Amino acid sequence: MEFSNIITTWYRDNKRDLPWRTTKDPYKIWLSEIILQQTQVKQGLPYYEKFVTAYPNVKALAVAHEDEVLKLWQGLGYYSRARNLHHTAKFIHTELDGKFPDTFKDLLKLKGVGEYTAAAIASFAYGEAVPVVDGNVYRVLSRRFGIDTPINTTEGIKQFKQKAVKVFNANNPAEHNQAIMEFGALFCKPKSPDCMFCPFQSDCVAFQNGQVDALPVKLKKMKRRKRFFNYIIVQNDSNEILIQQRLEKDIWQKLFQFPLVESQSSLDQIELKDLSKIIDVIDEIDLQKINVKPYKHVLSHQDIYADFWMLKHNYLETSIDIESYISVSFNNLEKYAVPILIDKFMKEHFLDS
DNA sequence: AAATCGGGGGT
DNA sequence: ACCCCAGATTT
Repeated sequence: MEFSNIITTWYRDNKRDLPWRTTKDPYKIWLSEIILQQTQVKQGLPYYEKFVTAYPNVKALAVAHEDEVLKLWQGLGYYSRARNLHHTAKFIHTELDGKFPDTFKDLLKLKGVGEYTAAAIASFAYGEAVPVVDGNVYRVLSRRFGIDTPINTTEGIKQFKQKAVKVFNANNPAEHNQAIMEFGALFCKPKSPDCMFCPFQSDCVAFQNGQVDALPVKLKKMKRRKRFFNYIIVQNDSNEILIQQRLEKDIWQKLFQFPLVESQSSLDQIELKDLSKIIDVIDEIDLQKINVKPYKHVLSHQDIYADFWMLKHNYLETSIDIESYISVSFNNLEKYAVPILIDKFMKEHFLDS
């Protein structure tokens, strides 16, 4: 109880004013938690506002079209979150008659809701006594109690969960959970935490042993692989271009893109002409690279080098396999959800102002 | 148990 | 260049 008292007292004096903290609507809390998965508050906040405005309740989200949901999500990343969000809204609307699950156990069954999110919704919306364990909690607990078990191992996950239960305050689940996360986010930060003014200073094992910067321990992650994307903007006489939706099991699933040729390295005009099966390129001189330097787009596990090519071609009069493509005008392209890489390219090359 | 899934920001 | 972020799902 001592731990919870200290951190809750700190929280009352230092908490941020965040919109999802002033409601007990499980829908809005759920929405905020999905948005905030692996996402900082600063980045997620405008998306939360957009979604609450567009979809004030679970029914509004349920009856929306997936493409529209993905468009609102554009730029936030981890797009399976948006697809699962929409799927779960439809499920609650149609299968549960619009009634939001109200226990940790039932929340856990929802697609896109894992242990953390179920605990967050259960405690914030319903006051259920379940502790949250997120990145902030790992950091605070590992330092305060000097736990050096790697947080991304089965043993570490089990151990930190036990400690989270031990320091939990079942009399005030919502505020305790908010407090420990807020303390980790604002005070016990990954880099240069405010140890000098920390209410736990005399009790903090990591601080007393000079190990603050070494905790929490996390096992190293994989190297990123390189990929080379060649996007072809196929433009006809009516100033329309071809796009397609990414349906394969890969990054950016269900987002839209220009016809794509992926290669093992950067391509020149001739090589791309030979590799391109999308359209019969009569003369490679009609195929011009638009960008000077390749765009480098960094994901957590891939480095993507992208070139954009312009191909003037009256594809409507040819026999290309057009069935997987959509023909759109430049103006209508902005209605489709695209990777931020493509959005940046469009803004730099095809939009004025 | 390890890999996959984005994008932005800090150091 | 490397790390982290109110993680979940698939392999």
